[in-house]
Amino acid sequence: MASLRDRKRARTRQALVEVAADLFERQGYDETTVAQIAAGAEIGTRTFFSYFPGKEHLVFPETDRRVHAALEAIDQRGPKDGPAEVLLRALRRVGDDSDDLSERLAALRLRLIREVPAVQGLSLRIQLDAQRQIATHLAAAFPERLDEVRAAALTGAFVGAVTGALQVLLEREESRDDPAAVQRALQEAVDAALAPWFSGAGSDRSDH
Amino acid sequence: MASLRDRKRARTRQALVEVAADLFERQGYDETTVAQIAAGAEIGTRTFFSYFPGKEHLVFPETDRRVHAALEAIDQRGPKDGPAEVLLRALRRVGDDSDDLSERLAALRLRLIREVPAVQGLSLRIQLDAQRQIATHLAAAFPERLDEVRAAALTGAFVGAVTGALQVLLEREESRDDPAAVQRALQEAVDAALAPWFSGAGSDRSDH
DNA sequence: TCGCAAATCTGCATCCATTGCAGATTCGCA
DNA sequence: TGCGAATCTGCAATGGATGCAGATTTGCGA
Repeated sequence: MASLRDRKRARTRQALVEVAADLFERQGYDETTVAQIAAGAEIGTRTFFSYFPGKEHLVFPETDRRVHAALEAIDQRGPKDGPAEVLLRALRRVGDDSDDLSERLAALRLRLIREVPAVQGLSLRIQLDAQRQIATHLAAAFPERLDEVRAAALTGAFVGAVTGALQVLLEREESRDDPAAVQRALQEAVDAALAPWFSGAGSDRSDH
Repeated sequence: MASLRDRKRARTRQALVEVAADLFERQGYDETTVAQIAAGAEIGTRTFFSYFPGKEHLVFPETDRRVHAALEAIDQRGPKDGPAEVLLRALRRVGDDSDDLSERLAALRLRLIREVPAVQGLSLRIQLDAQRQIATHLAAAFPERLDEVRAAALTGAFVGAVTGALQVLLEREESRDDPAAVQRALQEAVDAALAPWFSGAGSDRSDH
């Protein structure tokens, strides 16, 4: 399957992401031009746009993988799990998934989402799309208990809780140092917000 | 307070929004240039950017008003209301609010949010910002029961439920004709999603 | 191995949004 | 009436994005 052509393309794509990350860190997002990034990966400026639809997309390579992980988590539900339990487990999967580069990009990504409007916008659009996919999958997994709209509402509520809490947590400078603390506080706040669902005591803590 | 200068500025701003709406409807968003819009409102292209930070913003004039309505709703809570009840009432306020132009722009806005990435991105950014403001206000209203993070998680959950349901509802063509039906379905789905909170039967139906 | 067709890559020209700058214009108020 | 501040504008430049047409490269069957 992986022809020379495909491998080369993948390599170039990867190079683009890495070069961009370097430049964004060193010079800042707005100060880095697409031409520079393309040059760094040794391709023409015009060619860049056949790899990514736009500059912002460099910050979110491989979004699909995370969504797939969530969808799979839904499929692997236990016979006693309800939609809420399944959904929660699926969302945990999204938080995990750390690559070599992802790891390095994670911090940069968070900063750019905060500082660059275009990046934040894309981030939210990707999230909304993922949300819809998960909702659809969830509805399919519980045909008797959820229609598409209710599944979307439920998914939106859970994702919204996480996002909302995260937004506040990540704007605190203290949290910049201690990811573990953020993780803890997040878990706590989300648990509290979703408590009415899981009245039967808090569940496991295997997040992120 | 309203000096001639201010009034003139407001009038021009309004004109820009109206002209833009016309052009967006007639020619489409991408096919309409800022220069055209500016010309239509009889100002120089350069001047446009002193009224709006960018083209997309024309689709969301007066966002503040809606948020203020929500914040006020929080302040007017009854002594027996908990955070969830207050939040729900506040969110209803956001759905209301229909101006002369807003009414006309509403349909266009929904379409552009679906079709133009930049507009969708801005829409989500505005929503997230509103969400944070509401969360902060909510936390302040219930100092004993909510810290900022939990308030954000709770707000995110509620807003997320509405947004999620709406996303699915609005992509159905049938709904294009019958707003009342959408309203009903939305209410139902959100009620279902948030049921664990309001276990004591569904409340009133005065939305939108 | 050879050679063609498809997939890619590029440079070029162009459009358009956005911004800094500097010189008018206009308005608010003493 | 007259000055200082707020506005408005044109001009030029930057940079992202796209259509186009002519190379280049790769995959694969003859």
